[in-house]
Amino acid sequence: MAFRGTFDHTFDAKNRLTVPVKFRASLSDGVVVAKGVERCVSVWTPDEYEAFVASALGELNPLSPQARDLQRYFSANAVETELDAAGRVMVPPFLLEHGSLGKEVVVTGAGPCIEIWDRAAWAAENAKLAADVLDITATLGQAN
Amino acid sequence: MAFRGTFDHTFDAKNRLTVPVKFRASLSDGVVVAKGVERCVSVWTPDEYEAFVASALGELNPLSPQARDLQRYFSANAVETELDAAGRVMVPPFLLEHGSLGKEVVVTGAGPCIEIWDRAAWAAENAKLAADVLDITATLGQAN
DNA sequence: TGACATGTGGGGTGAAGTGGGTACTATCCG
DNA sequence: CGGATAGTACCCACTTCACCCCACATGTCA
Repeated sequence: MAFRGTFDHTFDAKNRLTVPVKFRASLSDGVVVAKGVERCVSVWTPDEYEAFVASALGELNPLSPQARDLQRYFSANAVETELDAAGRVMVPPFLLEHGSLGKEVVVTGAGPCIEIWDRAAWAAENAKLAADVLDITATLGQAN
Repeated sequence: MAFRGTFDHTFDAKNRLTVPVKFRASLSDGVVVAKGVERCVSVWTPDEYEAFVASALGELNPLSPQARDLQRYFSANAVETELDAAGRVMVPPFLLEHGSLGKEVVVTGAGPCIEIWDRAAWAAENAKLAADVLDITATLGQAN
C-alpha cells in the first residue's frame, strides 16, 4: 500500500514526532529512518528500505567501489527503530540536521515511503513540483 | 464505469461534501481525493488513481529525479479516505485551497474520476470547454 | 396526501496529537 | 567504587478535532 497525504505535525522537545494514524498500521513491525535524497528525512518499512537500496545498487558489480560506496552510505545514514506507544518516532539529531528540520514540519506520503520536510521548505518544494508536473503533462500531450 | 453528469452541491461548515448518489456505489470501498491538474479537486477510486499515477510515471526510470518528483507530487497531494454514513467526503483545507473552492461548488463526472469545481469557476471553464471542443473537433475533421 | 429518498446541518463523544513527568540505564567523572 | 548527569523508555494528562449519530427540509413518486 502506497503512502499518501500531507499532514502538519510538530517535533516535541525530545525530538519525537507523531506519525499520522493512517501510516501506523504499515509501520507496526519497525521503521527505518533515513536521509532523503533531497533535503528531507525519509521513513520506511524495513522491507521497503531493503528493496530501495537493492534497486539503487542495481546492476552494479557488488565488488565495485561505487557499489560499496552506495551500500555504505545507505547503511550509515539510516537507523532502524520502532514507534512508541503513542505512535511516535525518535529522530536522531544528524537526520534532523540533514533535513534542516525545525519544530514545525510536514509529514507527507511519498509512495513507498514517508517523508518529513521542514514546513517552509515543503511549501517551496511542492510549488516547484506543481510547476514541473504541469510541464511534464503538457509535454506528454504534445507527444501523443 | 465512467462518471457522468453535473450536480450543484454545497460544502457544510465541517468541509464535508455530499457525493451524488449516482457516484456512491463505485466509491463504497474508499476514495482518493487529490489535486486536479487544473484548479479543481478530483475524486478517484483507489484503483483508478493508482492506474493514473502509473500511467503518468510511464517508462521513466523509477530512480530518476523526475520519477521521484512525480511520485512525490501525486502521493503528497492526495488523501485516501472513505465516505461517511450520509455519503459525504471530508476534503482537507489544502485541497479546498488548491481548487479555490467556496461553499457553493459543482460536482462533475469526468470519466475515470469526479471533479469538484467552484461554481463560478466551473461556469467559465465549461464555456471555455465548449469553444475548445469546437476547435478540436474541427481540427480532427481536417486530419481525417 | 403520505411515504420515502436525498441533501444539509449540528451536537456529542472518543480518539489523535502534543506536552510533560518519572524511573531506569549507561556513561563519565571524582 | 560511588555519585552525578544525560539519554531513553514508559506513563499519564490535556486540548482539539473528526467521526458517529440524529434531525430537518426539500423533492419525488405512488
